[in-house]
Amino acid sequence: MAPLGRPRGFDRTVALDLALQAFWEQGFESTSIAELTRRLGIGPPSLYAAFGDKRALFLEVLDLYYDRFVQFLDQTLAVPGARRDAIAAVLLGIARFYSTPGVPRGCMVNTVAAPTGEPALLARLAELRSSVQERLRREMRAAADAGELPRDVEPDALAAVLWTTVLGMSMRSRDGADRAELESTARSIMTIWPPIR
Amino acid sequence: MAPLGRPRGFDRTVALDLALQAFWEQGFESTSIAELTRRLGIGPPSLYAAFGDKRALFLEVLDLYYDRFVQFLDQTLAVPGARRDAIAAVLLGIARFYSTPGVPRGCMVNTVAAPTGEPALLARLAELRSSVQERLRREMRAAADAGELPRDVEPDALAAVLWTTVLGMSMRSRDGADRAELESTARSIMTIWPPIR
DNA sequence: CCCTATCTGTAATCGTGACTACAGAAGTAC
DNA sequence: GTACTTCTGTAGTCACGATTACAGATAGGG
Repeated sequence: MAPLGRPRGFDRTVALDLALQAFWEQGFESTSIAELTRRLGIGPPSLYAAFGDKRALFLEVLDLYYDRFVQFLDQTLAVPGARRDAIAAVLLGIARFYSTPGVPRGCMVNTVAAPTGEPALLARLAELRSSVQERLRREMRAAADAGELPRDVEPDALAAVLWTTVLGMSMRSRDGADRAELESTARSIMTIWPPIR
Repeated sequence: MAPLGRPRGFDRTVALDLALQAFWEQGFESTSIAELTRRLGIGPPSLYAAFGDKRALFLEVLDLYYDRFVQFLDQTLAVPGARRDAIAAVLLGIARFYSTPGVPRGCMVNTVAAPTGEPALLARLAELRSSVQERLRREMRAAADAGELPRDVEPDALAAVLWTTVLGMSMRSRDGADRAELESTARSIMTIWPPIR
């Protein structure tokens, strides 16, 4: 049951992924509609018809990016075993994610928008960051409740350290830090949370 | 011995500081010439005559910002006593710097430019970051040479952790982290470098 | 007081980038 | 095949932002 009218001449999902790549590499403001139409191989009217305006496209791209990140987080945290090992795997996984050849450097959510500009975008970006940070806090509180944290380690403070590390690794990745360096930092940070026993 | 011609009607130093404030708050791209002339209280021709173009003004602002940061670093590291205490003071000082009321949040050098755009500016920003990172590495190596590091702490890895923390605190500050949270993170990180003896 | 040099305010200019009008193309329903 | 609906390519429109032309203002040197 194809919808009425001339069918779209491109794959919307593929196009969204190409837009993700473009925004991730160049940021929101620096990625022009012309650049997008060039990369997606479509004309401006097609882009506007399929995604709305530039802001809407960006927000949709952002959701795609975030969903993938959360999926990684879910999978990594769901591995059975000590919670400490899962968190170490998250940090190492992020270190590797930030240093994957062929993928833009650093986390898109941290680096794509100027400090001022489109308030709706900044709000959404802040919301996504806040959500991950909150997730880390919940994990650390759960770990504390389960007696998996040393007595002198505050769960909220540890969560803040982990989040700070994620943000910092993202920036270092953008400045060209290689995989080994980032992995080293991830491991060093985990010494703050010594294994119990 | 005033130079020939009509004298400039504003204080160049004050104007530069106002421009610093503007760029720091809004970033390079989002700060328009109109915004600058409004804040500095001068017309476009005066701005162009005094500073060159927008890029040149930004680069000069950047130098001003960086010089002040290095001055803070020099002073804090020069305090006599254990190197570990000086580094702790640096982290705490940065945590406080990033959460000072009336001052834009976060580090200007990390947040003002889009991932793509003016290559000259990006290069300069990366250069300044690299310079601070290098400074931390030198300090940690000196600490290692002086026997102030535990045997199982690699100086370069520790420097990387410190730098990651600075970058991460800057981002968290932009997202509204308060002074107590940042100070807490600074203190937590220092547990990676336990006092010797 | 007149000349020269430099600054200042207003009002262009000029390019760029988001967005859209319009004419044609390509499907479905009958 | 005809009517209807939705896409696509070209070529605008429109606003905004960096930069500058130009006329007037203000200083020093004679």
